[in-house]
Amino acid sequence: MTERIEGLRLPRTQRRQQILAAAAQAFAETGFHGTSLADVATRVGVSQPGLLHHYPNKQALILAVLEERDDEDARHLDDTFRETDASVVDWLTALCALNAQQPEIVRLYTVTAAESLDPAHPAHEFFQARYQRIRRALAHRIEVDQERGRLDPALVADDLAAVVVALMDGLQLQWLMQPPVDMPALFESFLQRLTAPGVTGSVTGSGPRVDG
Amino acid sequence: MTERIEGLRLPRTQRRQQILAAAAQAFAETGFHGTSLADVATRVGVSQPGLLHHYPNKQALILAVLEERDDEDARHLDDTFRETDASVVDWLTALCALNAQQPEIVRLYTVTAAESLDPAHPAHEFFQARYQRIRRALAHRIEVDQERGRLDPALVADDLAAVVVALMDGLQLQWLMQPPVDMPALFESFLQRLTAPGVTGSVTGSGPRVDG
DNA sequence: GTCTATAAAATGATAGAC
DNA sequence: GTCTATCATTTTATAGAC
Repeated sequence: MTERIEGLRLPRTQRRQQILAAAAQAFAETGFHGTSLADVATRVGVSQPGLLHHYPNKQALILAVLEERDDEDARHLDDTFRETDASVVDWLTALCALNAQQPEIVRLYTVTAAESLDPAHPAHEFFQARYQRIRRALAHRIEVDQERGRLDPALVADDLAAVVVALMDGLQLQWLMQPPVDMPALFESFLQRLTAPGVTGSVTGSGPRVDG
Repeated sequence: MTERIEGLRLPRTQRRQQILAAAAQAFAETGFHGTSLADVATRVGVSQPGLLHHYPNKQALILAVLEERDDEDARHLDDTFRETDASVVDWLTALCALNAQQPEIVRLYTVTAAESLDPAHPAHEFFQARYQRIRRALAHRIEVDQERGRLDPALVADDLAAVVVALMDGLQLQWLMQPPVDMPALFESFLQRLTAPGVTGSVTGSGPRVDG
C-alpha cells in the first residue's frame, strides 16, 4: 500500500500499461487471493473504481497480467535466437539468464502457478495450458538436437523436458527464497550432467512417457 | 464449504486433531489467503469461534498444521530407515514414494511454500528454515555416501542437494497439475543420471573439490 | 478517464452465555 | 468445549457525477 501519486487523466493504452505493471508487482508479492484491487489501484495512483474501468474485475486483471508477461518473454527469446542455430542447452541457458534478471516476474509465476492448482482459481486453465505448451516446445527442441547428433539419443525427449522444467521451477523457488542460491550456475552445471552422453547402466530411457 | 456434520462436545486432543486435518485440506486447496476460518470450521463441523477456541488465530493454525505434518513425515522416514544402511538414493526414492501417496500434503507444501515468499506471510520464516534444514541434511547424506565410495566424489554435495530438492519440488508441481505425470519414475530415472559417475567434460566438479 | 458514494457480502476476532 | 451475537474492517463491484 503506497500513497497515491497523481490524479491525472491518461490515455487508455498508457494507463493500462501502468496497471499491468503494478498488478504484476502486487500479485507477485501476495498472490491472487492476497492482493486486493485497492492495493493495485494505490500503486498505480488511481482509485479502485478507476482501476475497474480498465479491467472489469480481478480475474480479468490477473489473466491480462500473465498473458502479457508471457508474450513479452516470448518476444525477447524469439529476438535473441532469430536466424541462429542454437542448441537446446544454449536456449535454456539464455532463458535462465533472462529469468535471473527479473526476480519479480519469476516470483509472479512461481506464486500464481502454485495457487492455480485449485480448479476454482482464475488462472487454473491458463497454467494447465502453459505447462503443456512449454513442455511440448522443449521436447521438440530436444528431438531436433538429437536428430542432429547434438544430444544423447537415449534420452526420452518428453521426460527430459519435464525434468528440465521441474529443475528450473525448483531452483527458482530456492533462488527467490534464499538469494545466495546461484540459480544460473546450478542450472547450467547440472543441465550438463543431465544431458551428457549416456552412462553405464542408466535407466533413463526406460521410464513411462509424460503426456499431458 | 461442506455442511456442518455434528455439534458434539469432544475432548481437547481429538478436536485439535480434527481441526489440523481439516485445515491441512483447506490450506492445501486454496492457500493461506484463500482460506477462511469459517471454511475450516465448517469442514470440522464446528462454529468459527469454536475453532478459534483451539487455535487463537489464523496464523497459529497454519503454523500448527505445517509443523505437525513435518513431524509426521520425519517420524515415518526415521522408522523406515531405522538401523538400516541405506544410500541417499534409496532414501530419496522412499521420500518420493511417500509423497506420491499423499498428494494433498504435497499440495499443502507446494502452495504455502510459494505463498510464503512474501516476508509478511505467517510461514515465511518457517519455510526459510525448512529449506535450509532440508538441504543441509541432504548434503550431509551425500557426503557420507561419497566417503563410502557410493557416490561420485566429484559432485559438490551442497549443489547436488539444492538440485535434487529443486527437481523434487518441480516434479511435484507438474504431478499435481497434470496427474498423468509419473513423478516417481521421472525422479528416480533422472536421479540416476544426476548422480552417475563423472562424465567427460562435465563442469559439475568445478566448484570446491572434496578430493583430488 | 476518473472520481465519490455506496451497496452487499465476507472476514478475523472478541464478549459472554451455557 | 461450544455456541450465538456482534464488531470493525476489508473487499469486490456498481451507480452516477464531472
